[in-house]
Amino acid sequence: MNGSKPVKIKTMESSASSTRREATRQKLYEAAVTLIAEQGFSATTVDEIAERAGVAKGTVYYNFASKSVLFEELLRHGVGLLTASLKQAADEAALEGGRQVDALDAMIRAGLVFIDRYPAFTQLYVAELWRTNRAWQSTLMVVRQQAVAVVEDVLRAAVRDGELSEEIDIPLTAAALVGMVLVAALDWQAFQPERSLDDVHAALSRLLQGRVSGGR
Amino acid sequence: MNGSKPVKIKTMESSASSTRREATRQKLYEAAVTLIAEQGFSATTVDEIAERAGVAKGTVYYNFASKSVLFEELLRHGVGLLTASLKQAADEAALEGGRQVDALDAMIRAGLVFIDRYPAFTQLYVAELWRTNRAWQSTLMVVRQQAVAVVEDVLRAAVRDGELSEEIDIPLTAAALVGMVLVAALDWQAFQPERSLDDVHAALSRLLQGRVSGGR
DNA sequence: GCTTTTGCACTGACCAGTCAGTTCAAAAAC
DNA sequence: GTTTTTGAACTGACTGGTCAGTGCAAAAGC
Repeated sequence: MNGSKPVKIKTMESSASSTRREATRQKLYEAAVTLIAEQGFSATTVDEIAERAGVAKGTVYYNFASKSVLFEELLRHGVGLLTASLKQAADEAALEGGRQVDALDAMIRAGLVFIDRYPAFTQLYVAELWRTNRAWQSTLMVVRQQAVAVVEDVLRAAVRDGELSEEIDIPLTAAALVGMVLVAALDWQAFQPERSLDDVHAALSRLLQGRVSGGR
Repeated sequence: MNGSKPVKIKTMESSASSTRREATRQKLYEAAVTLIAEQGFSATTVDEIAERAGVAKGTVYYNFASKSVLFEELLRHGVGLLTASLKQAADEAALEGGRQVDALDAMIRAGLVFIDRYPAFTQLYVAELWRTNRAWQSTLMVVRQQAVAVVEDVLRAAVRDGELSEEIDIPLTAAALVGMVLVAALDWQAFQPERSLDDVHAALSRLLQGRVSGGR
């Protein structure tokens, strides 16, 4: 028996439907994300996911049509969290009256915080993003575009405000920035975990502000 | 029942080894790299690899002890090519008397050229690099360190020559730079293939030189 | 006459997905 | 207020298929 009642934690979903089911799905997401990040999608078995979630295999199939559907919904779920967090950071920085480049910097930090909190998800996202020929390719493209678009918006605003040169290539620069943050953060976690988030943020910030080689 | 040991150990390859065998291995590498990039390691079957290489399944096992050994050797092979190419670019730039930051720029371009030539390998490398718990983890760590070290060397030289501030965090900055190039290039291939290599190079160069937000 | 490759049958493990049956809390009936 | 019914949620043994790796005799290079 658990002391805590399953209170209605969740969304205003369609209707006041089952909290229980939602909790099960959440457990499955959490189990799946770490396993898939560690081993990859095909190397992870449904039995493993069920076991780690503390649930019977049948339950997985009661809640999701298939292994890959589970994965796709997991992706949507996770990128939703990421873009929300990036947007919030940008908005806050904007409200505080800063320049757009400060918003950019705030987003870098938000990205790092996100990765620090959900390292497994990030790992899995990067590993699957550029795979061709897979069922969830289209899901991933949509979801990537959402994230990159947030950065593009800020870059565009910065150009509009005259903070950045009009010469910059917005889509390419946005992609490069996102990549820089993702990879730097994963490397930090994997190979230099002793560094602090502030260290990493400072290094990236410096790169962005041109204090690495931009002397000119 | 016992005497028929297929003595396969040969190990002393060095140079004069059989050309035929080498050609077979090369075909297997090429077949494996694209299949694994597309589908991932576990989703790719040995039968598929053999078929695409135009070779019998037995041949795969005559040349490699197992599927994962084939993969590990493939990784070593590929990263060898990459670091050689980066080093060469840095050396050439150094000989041409340029500053260290020019060497950095040359390496970015070399990275892009490499990725353009071997997109499948890059894809596969990024997908596997941060996976924990896998047999080839240690192989990958070694191999990553080789690549990053080339960049670190140039950064260190640049600081020594006073071209870069002593404040920069060399390992973190090197990792971020490598990440920026990798991700920007993969994104370019996957989502904006119409852009030219020069476009991508220019965007990254600008970022590095601080002409994106470093105006201050 | 070695090394290398082929072709193919075989095995044993493993795994996605299924389905008949169980559980239990809340609604309905009494 | 007690008993009965209902159905969503869950269970886990089972199935049909897949795949890494083996064994080996014969052919093809070199």
